[in-house]
Amino acid sequence: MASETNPGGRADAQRNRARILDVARTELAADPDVSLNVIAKRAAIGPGTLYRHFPSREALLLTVYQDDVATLTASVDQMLAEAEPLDAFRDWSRRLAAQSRIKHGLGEALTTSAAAQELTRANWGPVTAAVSKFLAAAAARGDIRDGVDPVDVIMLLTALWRVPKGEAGLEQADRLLEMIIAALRHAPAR
Amino acid sequence: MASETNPGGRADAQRNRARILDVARTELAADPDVSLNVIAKRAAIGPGTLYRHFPSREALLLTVYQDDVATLTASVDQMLAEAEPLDAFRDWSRRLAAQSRIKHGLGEALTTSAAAQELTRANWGPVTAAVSKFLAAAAARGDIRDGVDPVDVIMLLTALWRVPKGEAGLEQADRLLEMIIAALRHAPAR
DNA sequence: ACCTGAACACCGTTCAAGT
DNA sequence: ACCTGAACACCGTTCAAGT
Repeated sequence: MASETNPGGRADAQRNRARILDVARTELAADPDVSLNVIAKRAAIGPGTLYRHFPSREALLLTVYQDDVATLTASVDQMLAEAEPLDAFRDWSRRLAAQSRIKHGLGEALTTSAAAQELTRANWGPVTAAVSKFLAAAAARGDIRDGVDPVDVIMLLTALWRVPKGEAGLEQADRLLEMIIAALRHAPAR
Repeated sequence: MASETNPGGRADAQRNRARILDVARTELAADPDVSLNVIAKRAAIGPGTLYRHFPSREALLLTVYQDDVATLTASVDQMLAEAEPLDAFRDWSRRLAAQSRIKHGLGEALTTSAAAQELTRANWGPVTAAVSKFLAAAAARGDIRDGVDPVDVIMLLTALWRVPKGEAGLEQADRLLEMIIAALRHAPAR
């Protein structure tokens, strides 16, 4: 009953895991394509150790990303308390996009990975829950229609961080967001 | 004034280029992640030759894909002649999605690549033109609003081929398509 | 002018050997 | 129980040498 997070871990293992995540975070920010071997080297551990903790690149990416996702999803209630549902949703979506745009490789990992689909699901869980809250709040006020699938919304939102970099890209992202909201407002005709 | 496509090419160079594309097409269909070296080997040429013709993986992917894109974009007018604009658009979008879902790696190349952004533009050109035709035809009948940016629509359409495989994925893709069309119908409120 | 293919630095991944 | 780090097969890419 000594440490913090997971009960199973022992001694230096926990320290290593923490260091890997720490190094990976900064290293991935600098270059989304850093090799795992380089991360291991910078973390001053053997490659085998990295693989013991994270069996695949995606596993590592998702774990690194999870903290950021957690921070973002934790802010939902407060955002809903401080602004109208749709405005809060706009704000939140832009932040999600900004985050995913940077970690870039992550956006791919989340949708692409066939094998990591389960891991992905675990990671999408909180995001789905967050989107659900916005949708419910907006629907309760009659701002949007009922019965929108939050996963559908997330799928559409992924377009926001595939936009080209720069000013024009951000403008396009805003247009896309408004189009998505329009789709939330109006039920499909067919 | 002997051969067909590009005037610059000479002798075996053209044959090699054709063979690379041929092999790449089938090989990529079998495994989207085949290495360039393997493609070169299967095509019975040295890796250097492949690099001479296609300086990057993306360049090769885009060229391979271009034929399929061309076939699809060429069908637009006929489709518009045979069905109502929005139905034609639905049909066409599903085909585009099906194609991109298979070549998978391509969808990424089209959006992700920082360096190949220009190549990408050249490849998106026909697609953008195709979407423009559908939008114009639908707007002319009052089925959708005016002034929709076709590139925006393409961005949203990319969600269609990031859907999970299988029956459920196809259903979601259809839902997404209808949501996108709803966004074409109704102008954003804000 | 184009092609070949050996070679380079590096990748992900494994696994015996250590502690 | 966990870590190390050499080793393997392979990757993308280059470039001297050939024709």
